[in-house]
Amino acid sequence: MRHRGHPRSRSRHRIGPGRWHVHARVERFVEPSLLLLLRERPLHGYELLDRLPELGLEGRIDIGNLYRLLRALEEEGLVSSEWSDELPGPAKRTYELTAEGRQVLDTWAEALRRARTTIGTFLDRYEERR
Amino acid sequence: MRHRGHPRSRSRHRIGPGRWHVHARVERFVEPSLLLLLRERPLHGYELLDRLPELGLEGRIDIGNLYRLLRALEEEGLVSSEWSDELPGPAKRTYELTAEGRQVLDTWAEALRRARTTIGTFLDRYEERR
DNA sequence: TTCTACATATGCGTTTTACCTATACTGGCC
DNA sequence: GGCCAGTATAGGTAAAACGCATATGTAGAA
Repeated sequence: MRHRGHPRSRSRHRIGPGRWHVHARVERFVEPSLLLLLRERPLHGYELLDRLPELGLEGRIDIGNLYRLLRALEEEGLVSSEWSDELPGPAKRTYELTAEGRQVLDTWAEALRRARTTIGTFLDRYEERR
Repeated sequence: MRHRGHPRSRSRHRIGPGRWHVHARVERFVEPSLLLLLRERPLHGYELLDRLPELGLEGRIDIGNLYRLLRALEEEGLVSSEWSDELPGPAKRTYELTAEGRQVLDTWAEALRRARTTIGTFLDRYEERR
């Protein structure tokens, strides 16, 4: 039996008497972030991991899940990849955004604008009578 | 074996060749929404279901999960409830926000402000060079 | 009576994700 | 050469959140 950290909620856990940590995360936010980074230029997995914090994903990305997601995106045709043997260091798989991936990124941007509006509605009502 | 709808992702699914539906939902957004509604006045489950759309949750709330969540919130001490037998119709359980629930609502509001900023960062970078 | 709306509740399967482990190659150091 | 840290990719497992289905009961309308 392997040791694991004590189980806790991913989005809310008690940090003291009457104190809670809440993470208001957008579901699957890593996916549009990857598509956005790849729209700017092709990158490989480790580079993507380095650049994700620029978009607000701070210390929250698991490298294993990142590669899992990249493979899923490729299966769906949103990105394509090939091995880059010529570069120095270990073999890297370089990912590139496809036309379809570009379309999905646009869809994500619309969805994120709606999400921002929803959050705004909530916060307005919250401020209304605090 | 019961019939079930064909399995699909909750947050992204193909709706045609090259067309996708993406839902940029905030994780557990129903929870702060319930706390916010209950800050205004005590309500029972079905009333909460009716009012959730006001906050942007359109047709997305499952009544079963709503009751499950209310019981979880009560277990954690964020809301309290009692049966209202005096009212006409079926017995209703009326929920009320506790002091601790009020604190968690404040924590949620902070987290949602951060989430809005993160989305803003993404959208700014997206608009930058479309 | 049957049908619909109101009201609360549980069971189950899928998806997403955190945490952990495995594999392998590279380049620098001794 | 051998060792080791860093780079790079990959898979296993379990928990949490959620959608869908189902169950139970009241009350009024058709």
